[in-house]
Amino acid sequence: MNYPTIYALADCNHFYVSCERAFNPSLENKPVAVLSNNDGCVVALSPELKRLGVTRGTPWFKIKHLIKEHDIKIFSSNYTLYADMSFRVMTILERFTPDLELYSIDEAFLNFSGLNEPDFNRYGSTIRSVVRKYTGIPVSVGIAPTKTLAKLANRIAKKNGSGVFCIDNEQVRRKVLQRTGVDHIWGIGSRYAAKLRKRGIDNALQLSLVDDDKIARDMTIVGVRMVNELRGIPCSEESCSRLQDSDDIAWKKKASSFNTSYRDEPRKSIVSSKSFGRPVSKYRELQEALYCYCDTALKKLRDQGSVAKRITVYLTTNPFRNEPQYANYREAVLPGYSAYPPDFTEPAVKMLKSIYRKGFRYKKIGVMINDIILQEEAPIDIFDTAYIDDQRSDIMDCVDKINSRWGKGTVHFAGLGIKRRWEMRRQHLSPKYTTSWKELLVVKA
DNA sequence: TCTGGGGTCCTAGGACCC
DNA sequence: TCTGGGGTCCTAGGACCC
Repeated sequence: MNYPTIYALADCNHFYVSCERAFNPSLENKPVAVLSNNDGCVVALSPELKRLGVTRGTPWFKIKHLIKEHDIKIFSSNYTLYADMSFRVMTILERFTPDLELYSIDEAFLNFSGLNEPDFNRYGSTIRSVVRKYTGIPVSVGIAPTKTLAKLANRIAKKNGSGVFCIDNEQVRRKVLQRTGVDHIWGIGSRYAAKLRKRGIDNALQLSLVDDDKIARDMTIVGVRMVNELRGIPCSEESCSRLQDSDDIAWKKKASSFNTSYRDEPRKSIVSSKSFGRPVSKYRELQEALYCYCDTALKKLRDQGSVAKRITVYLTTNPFRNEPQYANYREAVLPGYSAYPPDFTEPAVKMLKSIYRKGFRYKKIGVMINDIILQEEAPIDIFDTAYIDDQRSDIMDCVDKINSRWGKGTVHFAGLGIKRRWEMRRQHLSPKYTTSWKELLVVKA
């Protein structure tokens, strides 16, 4: 392969469905759907269900009538199971490259640049069969000189049935671009796609021939990077740094004029919110949920070793219902950086009280944590002890340790409540096969 | 007829992803 | 009865400062 950089994108096929199938073989060859939180809409579906004309995002009550007729199997999202299966898949992928970048729960980029491998098609097939053998999950592998092209290659790999596709020369690259409609390019959503089609740009090849200035005007620098990736010029940050040790001047020059950030850095904002399983009107229950979401968000904050200073609270009624609507939010800035729940819940409750209006049926409440920095970067404040130096962080270390040893929620702050009548609906949940002793798969002798 | 210019910080909003 | 949740990045425009 004659490119200075080479990436593979390994993407699990209909991942959530595959996780369910891995423990329940009777689901093979059947139409299967996995639903979003609250069993709201379809987020993952098997090819058999796709063939019935169902698409991702369809509200599930709209396909309910098909269930009996076609024997559709329905599952609520079982994130505990999916996260654990994801971990297993990623651990195996790590064997095939010194440089693995997790991109989402079901896909990862493998950097193959500089790898001494004569046959990438064969290498891709090996990856597929090893992952399948050890986890039961089918993956597709797309290989190309840039991440954006690897995405396109992956799409072809999924379609052509072999599960592997490699863009390894200019002729193939052009052919692929020509056959890819603009709405199937990574980074182009429905808005941009419509705009481009209006201008007579229908496929990726046409787009790759438009000059940078025009692209920049419509799609900002983000679009320019994406189009260059289509041309085979890598524009992601580590691709750029990798190019520095390469000799290819032309690529280096081009790539250095862009830079983007795909990385494993701490989050810059953390959101915790969920729709309620049923409408909630009572202030008391909203407050209980608020405490709970604060708790989740701050746990994430501590897990990444960060502290934060800003919290937003918002609530809203259900816009799909024909009834009085209300939505509002408030934001508070803390006196200092912290990761201690009471520092956040106190202003959060005040804000909730100020935006709460009686008489509405609320659908959703949420918190957002912003202004996040690493603990060690927190400025020293002469009027206030830093979170990291005082008892608050010791308390939280202790709480986090107990909960990770004895299970989530073993110790918690009093506001969380115990009734949880607002909790989400999950009527079709499968067992936590791999993470709970009580729910292990039982094999009959 | 004329109204300084440039830097920085903040926020809202628009686009995208899985 | 019933329409997900959690993220990212970029830009424009206003406020403020010197």
